[in-house]
Amino acid sequence: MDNRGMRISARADYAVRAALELAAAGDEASLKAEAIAAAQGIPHKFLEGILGDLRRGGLVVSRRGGKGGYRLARPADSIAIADVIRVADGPLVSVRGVRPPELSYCGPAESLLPLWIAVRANVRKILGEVTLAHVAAAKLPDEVLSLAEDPEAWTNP
Amino acid sequence: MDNRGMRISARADYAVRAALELAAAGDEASLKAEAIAAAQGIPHKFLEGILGDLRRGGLVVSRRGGKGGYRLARPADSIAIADVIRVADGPLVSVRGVRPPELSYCGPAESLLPLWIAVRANVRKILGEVTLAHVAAAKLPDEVLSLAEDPEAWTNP
DNA sequence: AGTTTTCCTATTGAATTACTAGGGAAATGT
DNA sequence: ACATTTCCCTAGTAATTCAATAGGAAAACT
Repeated sequence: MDNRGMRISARADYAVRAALELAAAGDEASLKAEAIAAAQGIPHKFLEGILGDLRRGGLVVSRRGGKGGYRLARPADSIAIADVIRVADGPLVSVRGVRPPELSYCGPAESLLPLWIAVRANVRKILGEVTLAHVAAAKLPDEVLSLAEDPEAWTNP
Repeated sequence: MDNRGMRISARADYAVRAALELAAAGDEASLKAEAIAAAQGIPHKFLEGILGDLRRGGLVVSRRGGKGGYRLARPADSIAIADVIRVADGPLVSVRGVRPPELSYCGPAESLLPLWIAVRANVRKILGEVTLAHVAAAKLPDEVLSLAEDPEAWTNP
């Protein structure tokens, strides 16, 4: 009965961290999967699969061979954290496996739908606005920073 | 590669809906598990387990026998949706199975921690403020309602 | 040719999820 | 006292997902 709720999977976390390494490397340089795995402590073969998703999602381009590796397909300030999570891990928020708009509630639960929608909108507002460039440069938008600066935000429940 | 991200489990959804039925029934009346299950279309035996969690979490009180059933342990306007989810389903937000404050990142991913904290703070702000009474009466706080009223919040991604 | 590195498919073990089954314990009605 | 109702508890299970591994084929470079 622990550790559920709204959770971000290892896959999503790894994907974002890998993308951040690429962002930090610049738009020119390309990094090898092995180097990213070592830098972030991510299992190498697992990461390869994730990088494949990022490539198929158009966020990353790759090259094989000796001078190969991965680099971002677009400037780091044009890729939101939400983009990375969606490509690697599916919809940002879902309830019972489906996305909020597909739900239907009855009786006193009817207003649950707009509530989930509001939660999703709020999550989107943050993760859709913060880019790889923001995080890699450790310069989060003031709006986000002020949320994280509240000491209460760091307490358990 | 679909349907992950940040998700609310069937368990959490069922728990909230059950609590809403209790809230709608008033502080006096008590409802039987079977009645709640029927009203909300929740598998009866599964719901019994969830109601047990709510009871152990102090949100609900129960009585057995002919006139038995469940009712809220406190007024509906003093129980937040977040309370119900935490009791039935664990921490509101977790990353890779652990709660944000226990994470540690390095290199260009360092600012990921304050980001997750900000996301969590934002989710808390909504789910910690909206009560069973709000939802059961279909009167969400203006702040939340305005988020849900934006047509963009209802579009897919 | 030979090395490097991405790319693809398949498999695995463990955990989680969403249930189901069966019966015991307490309260109530007759 | 007895039967009925309803909660309560333990256990089990089938399906899925999660996180990771294995092995090699395809492409790029030296």
